[in-house]
Amino acid sequence: MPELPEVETVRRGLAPSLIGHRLGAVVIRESRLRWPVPADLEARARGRRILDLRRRGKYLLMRLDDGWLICHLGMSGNLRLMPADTPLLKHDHIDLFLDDGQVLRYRDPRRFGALLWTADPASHPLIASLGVEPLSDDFDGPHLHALCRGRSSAIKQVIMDAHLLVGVGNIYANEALFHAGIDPRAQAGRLSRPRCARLAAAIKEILARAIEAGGSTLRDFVDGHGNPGWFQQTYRVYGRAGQPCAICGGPIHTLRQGARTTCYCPHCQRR
DNA sequence: AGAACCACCTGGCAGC
DNA sequence: TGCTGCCAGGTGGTTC
Repeated sequence: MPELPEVETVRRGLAPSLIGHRLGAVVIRESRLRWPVPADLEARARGRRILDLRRRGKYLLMRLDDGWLICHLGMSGNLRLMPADTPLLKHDHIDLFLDDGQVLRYRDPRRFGALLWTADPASHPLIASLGVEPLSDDFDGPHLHALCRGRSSAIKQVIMDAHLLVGVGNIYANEALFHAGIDPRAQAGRLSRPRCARLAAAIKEILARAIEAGGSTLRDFVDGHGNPGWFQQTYRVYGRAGQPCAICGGPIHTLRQGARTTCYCPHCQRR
């Protein structure tokens, strides 16, 4: 489900309802996520006040008055606030009860997500190794050009590498490359500065627009209150194989890069 | 160091 | 209807 805009949408939706409340009981029905949910999660979290809800890349960071919860939604996870007596559905793995009769419920059919505790995210290996935030002022054309320099891999692989640049998954990588007119197979190290500037701008714009639209991605995406996003209706290449390009009218092509599908317009996107 | 692959899971869908 | 095979939003780990 989630790329950066979806995670940010969840964060914005949940933050006002969570901040200031205390956590109560923690029920772990299934601890086998990407990494085992720590057995002492309840001992760490119960009674703690929620001070903030932040995002770093695609990770949600819940700051408590002692320590932090780290949450990743993987490919199929969602985190929703609901009345504490809401009946359970299949794959509802973890409940974090609040002091106001609500429960923050983690559901993740594929179990690629994570829920962890740390004393300090800045020194946690998963967080410390993350690359630049694409919506920050630190990220711009020159920065992207520097990231690409010396790399022989395809530009799409580079912008999807979370150790270099966070938050750009398959969907937004495809869309950003289309908007920048760059072939996804182009060798990263050979991209000119102006093209890097265009790509950095496209990444920022697409992510920002997707957040404004309330997150998006797939048909099953819902925010922290169960509402769907709508940005998917604006995709130009993702999921449009064989359909006409919005610019030139030629068919959208697909290919495999790494283990994922790339969608692009061979006429409008150049190496 | 960098690049190419694999692994982890379930659900949905196309095709037979 | 029901089976099989394939595909899917992420990312750490292994291998070369």
